[in-house]
This record gives sequence, C-alpha cells and structure tokens, in this order.
Amino acid sequence: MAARAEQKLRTRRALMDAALSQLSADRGFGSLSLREVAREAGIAPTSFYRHFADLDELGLALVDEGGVALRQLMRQARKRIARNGSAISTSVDTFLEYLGNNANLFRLMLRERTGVSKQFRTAVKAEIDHFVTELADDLDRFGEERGKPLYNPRTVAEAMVTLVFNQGAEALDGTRPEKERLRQRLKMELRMVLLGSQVMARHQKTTRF
Amino acid sequence: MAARAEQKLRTRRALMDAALSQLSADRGFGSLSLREVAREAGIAPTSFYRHFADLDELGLALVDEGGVALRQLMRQARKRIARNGSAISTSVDTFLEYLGNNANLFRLMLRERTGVSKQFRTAVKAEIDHFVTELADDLDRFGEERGKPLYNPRTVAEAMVTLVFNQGAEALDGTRPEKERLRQRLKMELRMVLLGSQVMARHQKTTRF
DNA sequence: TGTACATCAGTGAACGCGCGTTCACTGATGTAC
DNA sequence: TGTACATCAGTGAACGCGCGTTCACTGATGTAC
Repeated sequence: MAARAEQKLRTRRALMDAALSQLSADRGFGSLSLREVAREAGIAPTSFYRHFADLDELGLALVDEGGVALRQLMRQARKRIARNGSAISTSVDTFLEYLGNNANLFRLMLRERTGVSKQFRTAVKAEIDHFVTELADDLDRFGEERGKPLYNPRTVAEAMVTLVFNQGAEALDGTRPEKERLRQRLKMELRMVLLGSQVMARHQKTTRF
Repeated sequence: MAARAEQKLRTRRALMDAALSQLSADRGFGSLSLREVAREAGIAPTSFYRHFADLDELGLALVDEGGVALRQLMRQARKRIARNGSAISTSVDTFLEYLGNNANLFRLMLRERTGVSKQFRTAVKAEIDHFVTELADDLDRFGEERGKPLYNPRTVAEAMVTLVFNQGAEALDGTRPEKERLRQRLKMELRMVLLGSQVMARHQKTTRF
C-alpha cells in the first residue's frame, strides 16, 4: 500500500486547512506566517518545506480549490433551476448556501482578487473569469429560450458576479437578519440588471429593424 | 508664529503620504510596518509616536481623507451633470478621473472595506454608506424630475456603488486600453441597473393602481 | 518469507533579520516677565 | 528688548520576539533480491 503517500497527502491537507482556518474576517492571507500555519497543522516549521516551496504556493493550491468549488456551485445551481425555475432566486440561494459552507475559501478568492502577489491575483481572476464565461453562456441560452434575449450577456454576467461576490462577502460576517436582508437585496439587484439588459435588447431590435 | 505646530503638521503629512505611497497594487495596509513608514517619511521610528499611537490610527486618518475625497467627488459630479446632462456617463468619467488622482487612497478604501481590524472596516463602511445615501437621494430626485421614477433608489445606489468601486479597482491597475474598455463596460452596467429599476417602478404602478 | 539497502516525511538546533516599543536625552521653539 | 524657564518634536541605543530558512539527523516505510 501507499501508506507513506497517503500520510503525506493528509499532512498537506492539514496545512491547507490550517491556513484556511486562520482566514477569518480580520486576517488576510498576507498576514499569515509559515510558522503559524505549521503550528496549527501540528508539524514542525521545517516540515512545511516537504509540501510547499513557500506560503504563496500553498495559497495558489487554495485558489485552485476555490475554482473547483465555483464549478460545483454552478453545476448545482443549474440542476436546481432546471427543477424549480426561478433562475435568479435559486442561484442566489445556492450561492449563499455554498458561501456558508466554504466561508474562508470564498473569503480568500474575494480578498485576494486584489492584493498580494501578481501571480495570486492572476490565478484568482482566471477562476472568476471562467465562472463569468459559463454564467454568460447560461444567461444567453435562458434568454433565447424564454423569448427575452439579453443585450451583451457577458457584461450582464460580469455585473452579476461582481454584485454576488461583494454582497456575499458582506453576508459572510453579518448576523442572521442582516444576511436575510442582503439576500433579498441581492436578488433585487440582479433582477434590475437582467431587466435592464432585456430592455436594451428590445430597444436595439426595434430601432435597428 | 506657530512654527513648531506647522512643522509638526508637515511631519504628520509626510507620514501619511509615506504610508499611502507604499499601498501599491501588491501591498495592503496590513503589510506595512511602522519602521518602514517612518523611514519613508524621513524620521526616526521612535518619532512616529509623536503623531500616532500606532499604524492603525494613521490608517483611520487616511480613511477620513478618503471620505473627504468621496464628498468632493460627489459635488464635482453634480456640478458637471447640471452643466452637460448625461448623468451616468458624466459620473463614471468623474469617478475614474478622481480614481486616477487619488489611486492609493481609493485602493485603501476598497481593500480595507473587508479585512484588517473591525474598527477599520466600520470606518470605511461608514464613509461608503454616506456616499450611497447621497447617491440614492440624487437618483430619486433625478428620476422624479425626468418622469422616470425608480424602484427602490437605495438599492439602485448600492448596486451602482458596488459596481463602480470594483470595476474601478480593476481599472486602477490596467493598461490604457483596458481602462477604456472598463469605462464603457461600467457605463453599460449602470445603465442596465437604472433601466431595470425604472421598469420595476412602472410595473409596480400599473399593477397596483 | 527474510534480509539488506534506499527513500524521504518529519525533526530540532541554530542563524540573522526586521519588527514594535521603552527610555532618557537634546536642542530648537515658545512663553512669562 | 533681554533673560530665564517650559515645552515638546525628534533622537539613538537597547530590549525581547517571531519570523523564514539552512542543516545534518532519524527512523518508519518501500524496494530488490
């Protein structure tokens, strides 16, 4: 058996979990220390190097996981929308549910989209970009199917992702009723963007043809 | 003359400018060190304490300045809109102009809206909240004046501020053509929100009365 | 299955470094008379 | 205006601390025969 390899993976996981667990409301990734993460993971500081060259490498591994979580989220949302319609409401609920379950992972993606190293920002932006692209495709398809085409679905998707991520970040640290208020507000904001885009598409049609 | 007091103010300014100048794309406020800021300002580390109790206190003073800049920005935008109409386009142009002139101040507000200390976040949120409230009033008034009332102007204002701040942050670090692309995209996004809100207001009216 | 050797995750001591903070000080500016 | 004293922004030495990183090591797991 690959007992040694398995143990190594377990330690690697412990390091990543240790880093994540420190990313609370008050602490950014940049304020973590290698010794602190190793301590939290229960290994000697020097052992850290058996797994990552430095903290940034660990951070990039976390961003990868964030990307995986986003793709899962999208699949889940699609399934649910197919079942009970109401695309915006279902998407927001699904997103906020994921946010609750992966709070610190999303915090990392959100915060480090700006800040820390160039490499870091590029990685986070790539993951979010992929998310935006998939959302734009979905929005476009949905719009056509329902006879309410959108103007510039890519921009609609970008606006929606910006709104969802940022209001989501606020929801993370809020109380129960604050979260509920944010959820409703977020749904309303997305509806405004969607409606506006539909109006612009119609306007463009009537003036052009 | 208050020569001594003036000199003190000049040193205080130098400290704040030194901190701001270190807040580039790669460095958050949390990664600054007291010694580094003092060095950049040209004074001994120990002299720092003649002006601030710690780095956080300096940071809060910067957030105050950010608030002042936002209020100036709003006044400027109002003047320009009164002169040449086109509220969205003028506002975005004015905002991006200010962003260019106060890059690091806005970076601070943007980044530290989440992160660092509770006190810090509260201060930044208060400044942005004030900005949102003023914008909501303006939007409401404009909508009524032009016979195109808005649904929930407060939410419209919140969405707009979220979009403007976040796309603005991206614009900060972009190349010339990227900035231009972001500017156009931002204007389109705001138009979508505004249009959507107008549609919702009309819909509400026709169904209710 | 048993033996001899190789691999390699985890270790503990040690290093030099920049940090925040304290302290007693200096000397120019301000104030009272 | 001149003198004697008070204020206080800025200083330099010193402190203890946690940091990232190196190094030679240990001993359990894996592999070849």
